Amino acid sequence: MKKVTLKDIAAHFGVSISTVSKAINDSYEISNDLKLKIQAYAKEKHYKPNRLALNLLNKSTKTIGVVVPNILNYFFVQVLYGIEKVANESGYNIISCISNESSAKETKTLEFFDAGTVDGVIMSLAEESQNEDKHEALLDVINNDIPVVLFDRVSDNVQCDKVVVDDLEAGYKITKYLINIGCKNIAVVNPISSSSVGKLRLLGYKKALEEFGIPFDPKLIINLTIKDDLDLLMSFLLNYKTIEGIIGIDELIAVQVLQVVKARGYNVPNDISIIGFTNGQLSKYVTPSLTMVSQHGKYIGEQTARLLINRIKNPGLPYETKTVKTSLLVRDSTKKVE
Amino acid sequence: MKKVTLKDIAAHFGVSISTVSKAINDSYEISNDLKLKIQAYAKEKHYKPNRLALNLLNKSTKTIGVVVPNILNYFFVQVLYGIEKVANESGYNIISCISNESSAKETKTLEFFDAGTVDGVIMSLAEESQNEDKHEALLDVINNDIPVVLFDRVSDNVQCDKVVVDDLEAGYKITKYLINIGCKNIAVVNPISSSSVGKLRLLGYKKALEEFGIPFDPKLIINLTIKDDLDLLMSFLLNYKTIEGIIGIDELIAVQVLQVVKARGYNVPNDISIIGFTNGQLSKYVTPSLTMVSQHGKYIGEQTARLLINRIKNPGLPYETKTVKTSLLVRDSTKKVE
DNA sequence: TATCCTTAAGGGTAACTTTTTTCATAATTA
DNA sequence: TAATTATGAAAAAAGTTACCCTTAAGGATA
Repeated sequence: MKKVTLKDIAAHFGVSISTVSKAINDSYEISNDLKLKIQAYAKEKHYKPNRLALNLLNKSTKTIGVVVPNILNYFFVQVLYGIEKVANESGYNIISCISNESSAKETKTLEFFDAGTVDGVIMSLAEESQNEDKHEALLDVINNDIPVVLFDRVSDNVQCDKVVVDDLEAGYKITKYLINIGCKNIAVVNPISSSSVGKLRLLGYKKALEEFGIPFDPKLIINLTIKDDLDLLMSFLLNYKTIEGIIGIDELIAVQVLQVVKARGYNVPNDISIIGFTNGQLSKYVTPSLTMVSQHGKYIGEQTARLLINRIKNPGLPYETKTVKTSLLVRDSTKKVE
Repeated sequence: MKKVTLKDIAAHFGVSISTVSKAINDSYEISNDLKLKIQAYAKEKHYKPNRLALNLLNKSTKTIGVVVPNILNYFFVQVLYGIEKVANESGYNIISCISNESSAKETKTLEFFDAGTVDGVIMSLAEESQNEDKHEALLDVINNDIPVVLFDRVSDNVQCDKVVVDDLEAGYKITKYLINIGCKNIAVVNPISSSSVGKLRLLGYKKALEEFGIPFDPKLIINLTIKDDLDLLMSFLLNYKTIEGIIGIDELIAVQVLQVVKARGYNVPNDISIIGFTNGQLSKYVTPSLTMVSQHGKYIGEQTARLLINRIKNPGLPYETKTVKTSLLVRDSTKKVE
């Protein structure tokens, strides 16, 4: 059975379309008698106003488009949760798309959003496109007066609202923490070295070293891609020097580093302390449980959604950048303070 | 700058809207001269046809709506991947929504989809709504000639295409496996006891017991909700009898059971063997790594999407139910065969 | 009584944007 | 002159709502 429209109902009763519309919307202009008949029929036929037509008419879709680079990353899942919560509270639906770290996919999605399908866009840049730092599709969207809020992976070359994590501060904080529990040589394993996030965390690491007068040694930094063999790179690292602390720049890599280190006979945390980023499920259940930096993903999502909805309602305000602080979740992969 | 429309361009050149439309679509009816001018202007102003208008015109959105109960479950993430892949290959976008196991949220989403926003729906039922087994909103969708494919958590009371996992077979298979490696008392920990999936897996378990002449003991079955204290329930279980094998009905519960069992001083797999469902990241990185049932989530997603797209193109075919077999991934949480 | 006003109950049309089909005008050709 | 071609305008269609219009009846006023 095809979807029933106002037209169909109008034909059935031999009245005009506008009469049916008014009857269904309970207008005082229609007699009670006719109203009840039409409403009953509409209910029976499961009439539902066509959203496309309404959106076109109202020039508003009550929908927010979201682009995240990677759904296997717990942080982004948390952010998504926060966005959904706030969006739903405000009567917005969300369309979520995964860019899968691909610039091309991202562009495709943005073009879809730019064609009138959403009232606003929330996005975290794919590593690839953050690397290239060309954001034509994104700028098009902003240019067409569709509000955009970037979170986490942002670009200075895009003028819009932003919600960022204080990644430099976090990198600084955990490096200091490792130094304070007695780590001399601290390595960094970075699978997102070309994203702003990865860079800032490393910068914080360097800042802490400097503060303690420890020289920076590039050989302690492992930048890797999916293709690289972590086990091999780690073996080089562990043979190079005695390492007392390792920072994993995201959750999965921290867990994998833990695996490799354990497999090579080191004791965690007695020989080597490990700290990772993102407080997800993985780090909680591995043995020993990992000390992690929590970025409060859900809170970030909420803030992002609030910022966007506020901008949809009040265009013209100056752009804002909110910085969300991180917290350190100390568990069993770091030595206790001496 | 507001989005530019055909009307705006027409006004700028003092020609009609249809002329602009034809010029942009490179029609032979428009002189080369004018065509080039209009095309250049359209490009400059980043003209993009309004999708809402097109969708309304064509009565097709090239969009698929997806509803999953829980995005923290790796299985659903995998399925989503598979759906996205096939959908994109066929030129479809997807809108994914999380029902969060809530019947109300599910209904809200379905009503959104039922209002002309999508060409088809893919869904796995929320535990709550599978429990109540009332599917008004879903039936409305089907009744309005919008094709639906259910996967994993399905209902016999809804007539549509389906893709299911052979959960009974899987429950049977792993129970037999545990019996064969010497487990006498096998417990089941089930956090989704009211979903079809949870029930079928338990049924498979019972079938295996029966085959080996082992009496079914209800005290070995723990059905729990989020509110329940796993640690407490496990302590009752472990004090009740000597348990040699435990089946965790999903990945997270299997990992949590492992934690509790280890914390209580048991050796896995020497004292107790553990098998879980869903091959995600968690089970891979815990110690010992867990033996799991893989449901081939990505493949299920691909099949589901193919089925839906096929139905969109060919309505009227008889409904189909595809069953996907599982595989057992043996790792370190189960004793080796004696 | 004639005129005006009000009210009830609907009808009609514009608007949102796009494409397609049909129609009109001018210029060109036979 | 008649027929053809090129070029573009006009209208219809998709589904909905908001706004204005129409008709008839009844009451009020002078």
